[in-house]
Amino acid sequence: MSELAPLLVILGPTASGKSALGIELAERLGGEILVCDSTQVYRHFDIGTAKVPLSEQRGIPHHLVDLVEPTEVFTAGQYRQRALDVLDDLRRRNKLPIITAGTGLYLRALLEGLADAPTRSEELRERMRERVRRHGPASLHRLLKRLDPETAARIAPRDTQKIIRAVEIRILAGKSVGEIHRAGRSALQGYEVRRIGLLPPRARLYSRIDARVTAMMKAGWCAEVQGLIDKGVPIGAKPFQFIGYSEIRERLARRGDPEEAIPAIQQATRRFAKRQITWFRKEPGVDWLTGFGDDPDAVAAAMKIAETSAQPA
RNA sequence: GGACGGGUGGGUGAGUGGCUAAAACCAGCAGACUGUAAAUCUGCCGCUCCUUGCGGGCUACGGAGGUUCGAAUCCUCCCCCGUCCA
Repeated sequence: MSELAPLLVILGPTASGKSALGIELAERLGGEILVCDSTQVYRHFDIGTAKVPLSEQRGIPHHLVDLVEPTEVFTAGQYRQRALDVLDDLRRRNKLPIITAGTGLYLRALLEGLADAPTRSEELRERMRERVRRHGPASLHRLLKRLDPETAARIAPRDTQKIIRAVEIRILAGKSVGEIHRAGRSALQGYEVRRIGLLPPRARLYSRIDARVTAMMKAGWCAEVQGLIDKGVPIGAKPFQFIGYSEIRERLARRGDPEEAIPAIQQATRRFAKRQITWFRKEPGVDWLTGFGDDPDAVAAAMKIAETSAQPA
C-alpha cells in the first residue's frame, strides 16, 4: 500500500521553458507529459496557446490537450477528472507522469482536490449577470452578504466573477462556501509529488515573452485566428478571451492590421506571467530553478531532483 | 528674424494663486483567488525619517530671477520643441 508512484510537476510562468524541460525529462526518464494549461484544452487554438507541435514532441505523448471545442465550457473540475484518468493510465503502463503546469488553479485542483461544490449553472449565472447590469456589482455583493456574510467579507465588492460563484454555490448547495470548504477536499493519493519550479530572472523572462509573441505572429497566428472566424467560432467563445486571440480577433474584425496588436499582446503576456509567479510562489515544496527550462544547467538540476524522487529509498 | 502654441512625476496628460507630492489613464511592483483562472479582483507607486500617523523632513511641474503670507499656476529674461510667416 505504501508504494507511492513518482509524479513530477514542472511549474512556472509562461515562456519559462516548461515544455522543453518536460520533454527532455520524459525522454530521459521514460515519462509522458500531462499538460496543465487551461487554454491548451481548447482545440483549434494552437499557436497562441503555445501548444507543442507534434513535430517537436519527439515522440513523447502529450495528454490533456485538445479536449474540447471552442464553444464548450471547461472547468477546473473537469480538468481534474480528465487528469486523474490519464494518471491511472500511465500508472498501469508504468510511465512517469510529468505535469507541465502553467495554470495554478488546475494544478491545485488536481493535487489538492476541489471542495464538494456544485458545478456552475448558466441559468443562474445569467440571472445574476442581469442583476449586475441593472443594479451594479455592489447589489450582488449585498445579496451575498445576506446569504453568506463570511464569504462576502472575503470578496471585493467589485469582483463580480467571484461573487457570482459564491452566490451560485450558496444557492445551489444550500450551504455557505465556508461550510463546503471546511468539509475538506480530497487530495491526490498514491503519488510522491516532486515539484520543479522555473523562475528565470524577470528581465530575461520578459524579453523571452516579447520574442515569443513575435515568433507566434511569424508562425501564422493571425491566419489561425482568421480561420477560426471563418469557421464560425462565435466571438463569445471562451478561447477568444485568451491573450492575443482577443486582440487579433478584434483587429481582424474591423479590418485593421493585427500586427499592431503585438505590443499589447506582449504586455498582457508579461502581466500574466507575473500573476502566475505570484500564484506559484505560494505553492508548497517547490524546488526552484533560476534558469529557463531549456538551459542545460536547469536540465541537469532538474534531473537530480527528478532522480531522487524516481528512486525513493 | 517674426507670430502663435507648448515644455508637469517612467509615459500619456489634467491642473491657471492656497483644499496639490500634484487628477486620470498607462506602465511598473506587490498581493488575493477551491469549478470562466491567459479569467477576475485588491493595494502600492518622488526621496527620506520615525513613536507607521488622515505623522515629520526634503526635493519636484524646462532654467534663472522676481511678485506674494503662499506659485506648477502671475511677472521678467533665457533655453528647448511644434506650427505658421519671412
